[in-house]
Amino acid sequence: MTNQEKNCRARLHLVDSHRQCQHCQAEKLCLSFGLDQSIGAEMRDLIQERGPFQAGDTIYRQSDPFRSIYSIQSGCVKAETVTVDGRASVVGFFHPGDLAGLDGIGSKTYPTDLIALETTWICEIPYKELLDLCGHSPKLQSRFIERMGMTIQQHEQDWKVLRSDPAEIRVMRFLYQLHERNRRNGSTSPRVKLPMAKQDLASYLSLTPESLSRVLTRMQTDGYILKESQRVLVLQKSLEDELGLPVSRS
Amino acid sequence: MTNQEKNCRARLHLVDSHRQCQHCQAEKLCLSFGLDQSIGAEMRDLIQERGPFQAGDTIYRQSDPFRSIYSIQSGCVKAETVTVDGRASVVGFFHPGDLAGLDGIGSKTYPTDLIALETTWICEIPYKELLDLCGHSPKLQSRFIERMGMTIQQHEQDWKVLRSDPAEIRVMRFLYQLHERNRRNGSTSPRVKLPMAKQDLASYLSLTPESLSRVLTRMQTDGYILKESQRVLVLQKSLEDELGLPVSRS
DNA sequence: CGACGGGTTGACTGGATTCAAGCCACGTGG
DNA sequence: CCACGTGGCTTGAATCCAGTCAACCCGTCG
Repeated sequence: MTNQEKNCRARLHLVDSHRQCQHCQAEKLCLSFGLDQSIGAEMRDLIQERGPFQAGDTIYRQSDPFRSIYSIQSGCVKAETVTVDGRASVVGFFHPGDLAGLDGIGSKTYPTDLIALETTWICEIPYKELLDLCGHSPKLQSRFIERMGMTIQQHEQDWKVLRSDPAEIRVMRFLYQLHERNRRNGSTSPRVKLPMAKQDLASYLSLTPESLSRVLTRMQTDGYILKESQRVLVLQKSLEDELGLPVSRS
Repeated sequence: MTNQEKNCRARLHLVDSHRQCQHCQAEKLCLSFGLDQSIGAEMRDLIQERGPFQAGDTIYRQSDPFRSIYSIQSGCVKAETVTVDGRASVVGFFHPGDLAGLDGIGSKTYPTDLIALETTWICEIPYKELLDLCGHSPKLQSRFIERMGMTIQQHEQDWKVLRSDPAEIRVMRFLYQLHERNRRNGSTSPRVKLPMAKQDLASYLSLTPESLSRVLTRMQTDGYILKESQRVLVLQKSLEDELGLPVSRS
């Protein structure tokens, strides 16, 4: 199996961890950013830089034993689970600076697959050792726990939104968040590049690919966006107004 | 305002924290269960037992400053947020042994209201002090972080389910989980008591009250349940088969 | 008593799914 | 080079599930 081989290669590809994070677009979001000298050094020893993963490569699999959490340096990954009836269902996307694998804490195994969507570098952080270090660094401890708390809150938010809002609003909100992330990273372009396939996005938004497609064309005819290419959209209007008030199309 | 007064009374009602948790139905689920002597004692000093809250009493409000997390001793509470357009939306229910308020970690304020659904006793655990203690007890630290990880995983699961499944399956799954919780607590009865109002449950399942009502009557005519009273359902068939495979009504 | 809020029921509507066909870019092999 | 197949995506028509709006029931409380 070509795919399996590729995954194997990806898994075995380890990079010297002392390369000083030169692939990292997310240094300031790193758990170890700005720690005391000694703890910071221990942290850097702990972390395993891994990559590059290519689109489709598996970082870990559902029911693999849980050992590490992963910090995204560059690229983009998706987390998905396989439901009883065999359909895959995307439960999250992770961008540079995000921590993936937190949902494995408290279980013996990961509850999702983690799969790269494009060329991706990540930091593997062994969980047990991280906990040890947290015990010796209140700063690291509180930072880590806060990240988990923010994740919980984020889930709650997303959930609340996803529930009652119509398809178009869900898509708009997703694009808006992606665009906001770009802005925070210094971009000024109205272009939004979708790192994931449309079907992944549809699954994430709990839409069928057909519905997503229809929504995007409708948004184009309504002048909200312009489909520049398969993976790139250009925002034509600020979406904030639409999203601030829920569905009021006054 | 009658309601406000009631809330005030509830807020101010403090109980001596050394009463040895005699209201607690959840000792074994407690963060401090089975800790070393000294840490356990510090933990007990830290915890503020509070109650009784009555149905409708507020434990904390959205945008109150975040200071503590709350462990449910007995009773049941809901967490809800108010959306921009003023509708309330229930994002979770908490039962004895559950930790509420975790979504406030990482923010300055709570993102939800926490409201009692019936007579409820809780333990207030100041967050800063808990972190301190975690720094001195690896056991407590890992236990706390594991609870957060389980919360994240739970959210992911619920979310995945809630998204694509039809109303009837969502309701079945909810009843099943409630019943499972009862079984784990030693109950053998097929009766399931709903601690929350139907509209809260509907909101949580992202249904309208009308749809929930229809689903429940349909489930009764199909022989799955029997509506014994407003708040009590009797399970007639095991729901596992229906939930294992998704919608196959063979 | 009458007002009220929670809950149920009914008829209708609409948005998203389903099923089916078609399009387009891509790679493969003749 | 072109025919062909494939996978991701789009488009169209029919269906269905849940939402909406309205009426009604019922227990509670002033």
